[in-house]
Amino acid sequence: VFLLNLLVEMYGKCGSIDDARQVFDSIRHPNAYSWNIMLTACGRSGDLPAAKRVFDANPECGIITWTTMVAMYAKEGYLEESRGFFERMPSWSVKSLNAIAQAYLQESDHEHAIALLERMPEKDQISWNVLVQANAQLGHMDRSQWLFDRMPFWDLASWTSMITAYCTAGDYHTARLFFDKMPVKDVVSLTTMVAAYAHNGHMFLARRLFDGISHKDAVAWTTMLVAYGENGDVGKALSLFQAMPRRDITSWNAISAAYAQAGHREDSIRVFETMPCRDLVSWNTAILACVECHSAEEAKRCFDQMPRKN
RNA sequence: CCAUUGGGUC
Repeated sequence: VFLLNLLVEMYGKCGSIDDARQVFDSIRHPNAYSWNIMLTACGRSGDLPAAKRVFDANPECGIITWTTMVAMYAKEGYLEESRGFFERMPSWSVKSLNAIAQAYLQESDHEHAIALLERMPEKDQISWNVLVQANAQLGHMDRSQWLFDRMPFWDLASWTSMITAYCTAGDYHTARLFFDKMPVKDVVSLTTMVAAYAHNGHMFLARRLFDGISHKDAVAWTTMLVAYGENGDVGKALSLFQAMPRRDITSWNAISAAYAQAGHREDSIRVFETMPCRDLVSWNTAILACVECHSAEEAKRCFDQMPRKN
C-alpha cells in the first residue's frame, strides 16, 4: 500500500491528478495515508469539490485530514469553509494550530494569527517562523526583529523571510546584513538576494550572484530573467529563457509578460501560443499584452476565450 | 509513506 501511496503522492505533486486518482482507485485497502495523500492531491489541483468528496468518503479522518481541509480551503480563498472545518476539528496539535494561524494570515487577519501563535504553549520551528513573519507583514519590523532574536533556532526559512521582510520594507541595507550573517545559504536565499539586487538596479551584482548559484532551479532562472525584463533588457531575458535547462509554466508566463511590458505584443502572443500549457496568469498576461498595445478588441477576445476567470 | 513556514510570472 505504501508504495502505491508514494505513487499517488508523486502524481499529485506533478499535477497529474487523473493519474493520481487512477492509482488511488486501484488500491484495494487504502489506509489513512492513502486518503490524506489523495485529499492533498485534489487540493493541489484546485479541485475543492473533488477534495470534499474524498473527505466525505474517508472512513478514518484524523487530525492531519482536518488540518489539510483547513489549509486547503484557506489557500484557495474559501475562508468561510476553512473556518467551518476548523470549528469542527476534533482536536488540535502544534502543527494543526500552525496551519490555522496560516489560514488567518491568508484572510489578512494578522492580529488573530499572532494572538494564536503567541498563546500556543508549545511552538515548533514553523510556529516561530510564522510568528516572526506575521509581525513583519504587519509592518512591525521592530517586533519581528525582537522575536527573531529570541526564537530558539534559526533555520533557512527564518533567515530568508527576514531578508524578504526587510526588502519589502525598502530596507535593503539590513536585508543585506541578514544575508551576510546567514551561516548557510541555499538556492532560495540566494535567489531572494538576486531579486533584491535587481530591484535596486544592481544588475551586475545580481548576475554575479546568480552565476555563483550551484544548483539553479526554475525559480532562480526565472528571477534573473524577470530582472532583465524589468531593467528593459528583453534580449537578455530571452537568452536566459533559452538557456534555462527546464522551463515551468511560470517561466513561460514571465517571458510572455516581459515582452508585453516592453510593448512587443506580437512576441508576447507568440509565446502565449507556443506554451505547452496555459493557466490563469498566462491568459491575464495575454490580455495585458493586448491592452498595452491598445487592442481592446483583441483583449476582449482573449477574455472571452479564457477557460477560467478569477 | 500524508497536513502547517522562506525565493520567481499576471
